[in-house]
Amino acid sequence: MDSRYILEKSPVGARVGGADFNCRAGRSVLRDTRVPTVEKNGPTPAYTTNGPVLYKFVMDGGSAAEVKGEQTSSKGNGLSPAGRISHDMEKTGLGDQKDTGSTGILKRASPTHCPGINGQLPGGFMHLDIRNPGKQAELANNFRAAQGRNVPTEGQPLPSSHIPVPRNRKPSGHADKEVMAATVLTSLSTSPLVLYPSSETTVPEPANRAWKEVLSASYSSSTSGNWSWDASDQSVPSTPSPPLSNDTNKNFLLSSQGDYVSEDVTESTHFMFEDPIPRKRKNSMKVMFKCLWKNCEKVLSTSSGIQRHIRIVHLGRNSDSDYSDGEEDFYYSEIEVNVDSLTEGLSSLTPTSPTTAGPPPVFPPPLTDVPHSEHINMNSSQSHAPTLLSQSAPSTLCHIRTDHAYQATAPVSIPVGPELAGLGSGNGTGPGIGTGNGISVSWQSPPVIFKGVPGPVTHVRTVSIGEKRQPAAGTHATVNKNHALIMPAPKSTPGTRKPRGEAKKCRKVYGMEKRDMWCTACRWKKACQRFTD
DNA sequence: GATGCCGGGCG
DNA sequence: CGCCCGGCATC
Repeated sequence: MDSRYILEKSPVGARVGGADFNCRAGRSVLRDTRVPTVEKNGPTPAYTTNGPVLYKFVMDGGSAAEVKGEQTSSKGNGLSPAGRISHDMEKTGLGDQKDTGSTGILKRASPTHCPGINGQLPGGFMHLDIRNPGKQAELANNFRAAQGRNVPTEGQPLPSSHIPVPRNRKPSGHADKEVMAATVLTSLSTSPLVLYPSSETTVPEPANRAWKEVLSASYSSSTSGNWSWDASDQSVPSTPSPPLSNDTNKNFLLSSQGDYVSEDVTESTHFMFEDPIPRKRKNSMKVMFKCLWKNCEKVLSTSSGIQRHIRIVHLGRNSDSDYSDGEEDFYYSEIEVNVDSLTEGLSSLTPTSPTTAGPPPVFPPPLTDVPHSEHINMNSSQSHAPTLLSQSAPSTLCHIRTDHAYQATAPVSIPVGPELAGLGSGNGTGPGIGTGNGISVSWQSPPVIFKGVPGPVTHVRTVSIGEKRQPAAGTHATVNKNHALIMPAPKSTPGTRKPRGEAKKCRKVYGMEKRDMWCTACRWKKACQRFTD
């Protein structure tokens, strides 16, 4: 237990690319935890997730002790074991850390800060250092100081969870403030920005902004593409969380911090092993943020963006102010779009459609966007405004459709008409292939193929009596193919071999000697194209 | 067996 | 897709 203690979330696998990890963790946290939050009373962290939090206590020797803390179990200080540890750390280990400039480690055990090797590499904090090399300790201190009032020394925020809070918003206990705090924290938690707020006191505004930008930039670059929205979305509780009581507020910071830790852990489990995206949305769930402001349907991919939008456009706040009171949170919701599902859904339509009339109906739905939105998976459990999906989504759909133009044709053309009207006979497309209702009609769109085919499958052959070899060759093939697709029909070929034509063929005419004079078909032992019957 | 073609394989 | 050929049905 000497000098070096590092808080590490063991589950995370600790090595996970910092930024990435964080982002995710943060996001899900907010979303998922929000609800649970309510359950917890006061002291408990506003946002907590269930599940054990596993901390790995890494010591100099490299030996590590794991401390398991149930976030739920977190008591007054809300940090239980972690808290203690951090405390110790501060006492003993802090100095060490400072030297390396990695004090940050103590802040939220978030992997982000986790140095490559059990936090022993100062490099792990690079971003922190870069921005505010010497400040970290200071920040931490500030933070502590700020909280001191509410937090028992012992309860000092986990070093890991130190999330500086801007002065201007002291834990006054206003609901909105809290919300804001939550938002900020979450957003911050995901990124190195964590330090930022506290630094605010010392750092001139401009500088701050610059930081942010830099950070964001670095972030995006360092993390997977998802990051942009992932990170931010966390901060976007679609539904404003119920204001915490003042009492709770007291611990808000702490608790939230604790939460974050736990959250991180939780998340970490998901993201361990560098899984870039949470499993459930493994395939491409895209989170978008939609402005709920009346008549405003702005949809942005990042929470920060939407917040800014709301702040500036709707709230008329100064865009310069980095901090909002969190009010924006109430005006936008997070919507999750499953790109894959969209795609798949559409694509799936095509295949099925031929046989089933089902799919087409889906499209007809009158209201342009509405239907599309339905496809979208509003993941946010919160029953937010059933906001229409952003236009983007619909567009996507459209796009997809176009891609599958060949299939899409039918649906598109099949305006609501038939269905709604309940008109049976295929409209126009094909000589109703016996399809009873409009639905099927739509699918006939590829009628061309069906056209002569309607009747007996086998008949193809039959018809061919007078079969013109030549055309047949071309048409023939196509027809058959289509048949195959559409009808499992009995193979006409076997029984229905085309009778031998009366006319003499190339072979007979030219004889084997002049084979080169044969038509190609004959040469290839195909139906003679020259002397058709 | 000669013919006519289909189905398939190959490059 | 062009070229061939195996193989089958028909004559």
